[in-house]
Amino acid sequence: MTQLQRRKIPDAAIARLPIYLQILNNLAATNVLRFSSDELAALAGVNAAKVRKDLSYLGSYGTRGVGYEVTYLTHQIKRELGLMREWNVVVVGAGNLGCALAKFDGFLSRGFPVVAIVDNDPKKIGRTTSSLTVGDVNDLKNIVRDEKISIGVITTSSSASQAAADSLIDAGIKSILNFAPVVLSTPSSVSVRNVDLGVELQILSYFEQMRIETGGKSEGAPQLNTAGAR
Amino acid sequence: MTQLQRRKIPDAAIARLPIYLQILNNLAATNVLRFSSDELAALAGVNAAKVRKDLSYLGSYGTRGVGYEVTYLTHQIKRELGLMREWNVVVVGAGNLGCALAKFDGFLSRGFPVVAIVDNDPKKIGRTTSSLTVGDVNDLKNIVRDEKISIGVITTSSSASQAAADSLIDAGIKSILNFAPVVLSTPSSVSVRNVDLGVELQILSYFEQMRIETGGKSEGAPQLNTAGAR
DNA sequence: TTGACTTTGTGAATTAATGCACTAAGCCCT
DNA sequence: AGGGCTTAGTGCATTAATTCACAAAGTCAA
Repeated sequence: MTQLQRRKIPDAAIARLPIYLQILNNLAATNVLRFSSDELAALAGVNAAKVRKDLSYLGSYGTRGVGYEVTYLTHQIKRELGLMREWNVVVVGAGNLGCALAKFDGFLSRGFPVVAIVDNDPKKIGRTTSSLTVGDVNDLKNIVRDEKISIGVITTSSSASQAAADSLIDAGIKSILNFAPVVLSTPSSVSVRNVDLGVELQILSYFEQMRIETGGKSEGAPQLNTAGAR
Repeated sequence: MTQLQRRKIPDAAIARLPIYLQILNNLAATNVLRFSSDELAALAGVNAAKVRKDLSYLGSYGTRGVGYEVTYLTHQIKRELGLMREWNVVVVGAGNLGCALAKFDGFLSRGFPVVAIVDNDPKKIGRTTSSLTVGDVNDLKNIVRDEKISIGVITTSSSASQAAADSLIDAGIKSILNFAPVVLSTPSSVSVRNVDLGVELQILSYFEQMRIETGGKSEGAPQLNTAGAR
């Protein structure tokens, strides 16, 4: 069977598409209809050629001499990123961070409703937080099936994070967002994104230190993250 | 005056040093004294040559035929990243996320005590959350000076985030960790790291979508973030 | 219709990051 | 002392990402 060949988009470009998308949303909100690569580049803080190249991976959706249409390009980016539908999310770990994320608007508003939250602590199971009742991590398999969950968010302690990942994978989850400062061991078929707040602060610390050592003459830290490399 | 020339370490390597550091802490906790680049590479999920190259930017701190010493290398990485001291943090935005971060162990335990939290909402100012009283964002200048704050964390709404950044910069802050899904406009002397949870989920969504379109035959998402490029 | 102007899309050059493969150094055993 | 073994450090080839710079393709006004 001849599978429709999906364009191979570089990791670095994929990591920027959500940024562009977010800017396009803002433009739409202010009734802007069209924009040029120069304008988007300025708003995103990147080079205009990079914007054009990134967008060209999606197809040839601009008009020479004119620019790009906000609504049309928004649609194309969403299609490419798989954002034409919602993806249900389960939060594993009902601590401070987990509960805050379960309530967090930013998830739902971008199409990632948190439909379940689980923990392994009997004292937490059964509690209610923002219209969700904390479930048992051992029921994850059923919860994932019943709630049609695609993405797992790990907000457990470091020590529990690998077990949480194993449970998610066992339940069939293929996409994990991990907040625990641990390198998870997972099959290569599973996508893991790590958000380690300590790491981010330590990177800032490096540049802060650098400024002190060089008497403030050094540049600031780079601002954007790429999708990186495993 | 001849400034001591600080080694120029590639961004990608800097972003990995905190990961190595975290693994070294785990090794120390389990009484491991020494390790080889192969072992660290396996734990960090990267190539061994990359580990050696990354560590070589710090200096020549390994012993051929033997490996690296956990405590000594830990010290060197901390020195390089500016982690021989604590850096005080202020959280701007006392919403769900802001309050959760103010309580979050991970910050203090890695040497970034949250010593103040501020908001612009009179209804929130004066409230107490985890031994901190919410201050007024307009007092930021005094707070930053009095509390010797080096890093600002922005957890406001998108619409308030640029104003929050401006206040921080005006108060002399040079390092910002931004959780709002906005590209902040800042002088190049200021370091900004963005943590956009929506972006992370959207990247996962891309690979999830890809798996569906290719019938599950595609690889997972890359796991590590580089320091990226502005 | 034509010509000036704008802006995309992309080959090609450049720069950055990665990973291989080998040399240099040290340990340990006999 | 010497030979075998291990592992760091690094030059070099490769791959990925970025940026330049220009041709192609459109708009618009006269």
